[in-house]
Amino acid sequence: MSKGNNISMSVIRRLPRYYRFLSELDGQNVERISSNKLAEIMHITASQVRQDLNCFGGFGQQGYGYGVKALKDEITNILGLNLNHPAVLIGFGNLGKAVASHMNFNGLGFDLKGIFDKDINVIGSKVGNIIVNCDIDLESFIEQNNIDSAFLCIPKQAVKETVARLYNAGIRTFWNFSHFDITGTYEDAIVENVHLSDSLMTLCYRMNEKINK
Amino acid sequence: MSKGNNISMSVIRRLPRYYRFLSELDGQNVERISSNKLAEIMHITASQVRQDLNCFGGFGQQGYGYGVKALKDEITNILGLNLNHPAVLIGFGNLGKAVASHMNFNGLGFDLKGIFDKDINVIGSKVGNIIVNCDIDLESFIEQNNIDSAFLCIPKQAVKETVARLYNAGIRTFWNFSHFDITGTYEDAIVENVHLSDSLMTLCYRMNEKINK
DNA sequence: TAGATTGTTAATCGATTAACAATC
DNA sequence: TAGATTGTTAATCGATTAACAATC
Repeated sequence: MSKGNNISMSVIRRLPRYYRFLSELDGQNVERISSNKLAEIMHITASQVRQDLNCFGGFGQQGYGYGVKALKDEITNILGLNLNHPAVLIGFGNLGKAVASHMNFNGLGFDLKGIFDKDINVIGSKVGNIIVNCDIDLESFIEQNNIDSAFLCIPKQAVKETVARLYNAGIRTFWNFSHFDITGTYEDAIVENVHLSDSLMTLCYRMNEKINK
Repeated sequence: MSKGNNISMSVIRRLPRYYRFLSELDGQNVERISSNKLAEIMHITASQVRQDLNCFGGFGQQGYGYGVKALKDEITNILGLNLNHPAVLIGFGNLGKAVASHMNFNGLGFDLKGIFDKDINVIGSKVGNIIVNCDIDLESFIEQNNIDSAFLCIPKQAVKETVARLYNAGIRTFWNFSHFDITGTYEDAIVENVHLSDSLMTLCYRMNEKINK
């Protein structure tokens, strides 16, 4: 990470996309790629590719381009995907279950260590080798397992209190599926929101916009 | 929708957030709000609030502010939330199940009419009053029910073929949870992507960035 | 060497913020 | 009327694109 300071959010949010396309290319045993070709398959400009990558270092070589595998590895490091932060997931409803079983957390920078719920009917269920624990044991589990991040899949009404508990237990990183505005309450928390209904409303707007033309 | 042409994506993506906060205020029986106050609770600038709203019309009144309920209704119309586009969901795995049962589609512009899967073990399952159908009947169902949008919760490998079928059946609106790049193949499709792993990778980056300071 | 392609600076474009006259 | 607050124009800021000299 030779440069890597004060990178804008616009750039950061493009990194996973570079990572995906480079993984794809690497899987196809493509060895080198120019900013022009990469830009073409990603439907962006070559300028943007070079600008983005140069935020972190000069990974290319004039006259040659970029080594696919090397560049992919650089981005893996920049994102920190092999650090595997110990995490808990809170809320084992439909959404929590889907997130727990659907995501490949290792390889995405996290390690799901525990799942918690307060519903006695789901406590004891298993996802892989993780057992759903009772909500009450949350704090002790966090301490014992050095948990540093939490994935929130609980209903909106429950979020405020749960976030308070997690924050007091030392957690500052939240992957938040609810509409509770965590950054409004805890300024030093790192929050990534997944607002599914916002996404759907945007889709609705765009559909109507198209019709009205 | 008095003005409403060529609105930038930045503005569009903020609309659901206005909608949420206004719904909240309306639920608390707040009758009027100034751009200043609204900006404060949303953690944005008053200028932005006024600029954004004025893309669509002059909903406020000098010296008074905005009527909460009226403004909320305007945004409902701008987004088209009460049009209820008939939609199908494809893929009833963990993610599809969560999306089908977790989302309140009516009120978000859509009406989930059918769920499809090719796994004989889940065909026949129910979510509310919707039965999971066999994949084979997809085209006839789309025609009979005037389906105009599809929610894709299928594994990456299955997406290309499924999108082709849906596109041929006339569907141009996709809510896409996979990493298949639909706009790469179908230029006239409206696509809203939900890339959960991109979101998680971004969270990972931000965590490491914080640590490295 | 000549051709290709980067890294980087400069130019452009768009989005956000500030300011203020219009007006309720 | 006076105070408040909008709608809108102008200024600023940031992000994207274009251009090109450096260099492999």
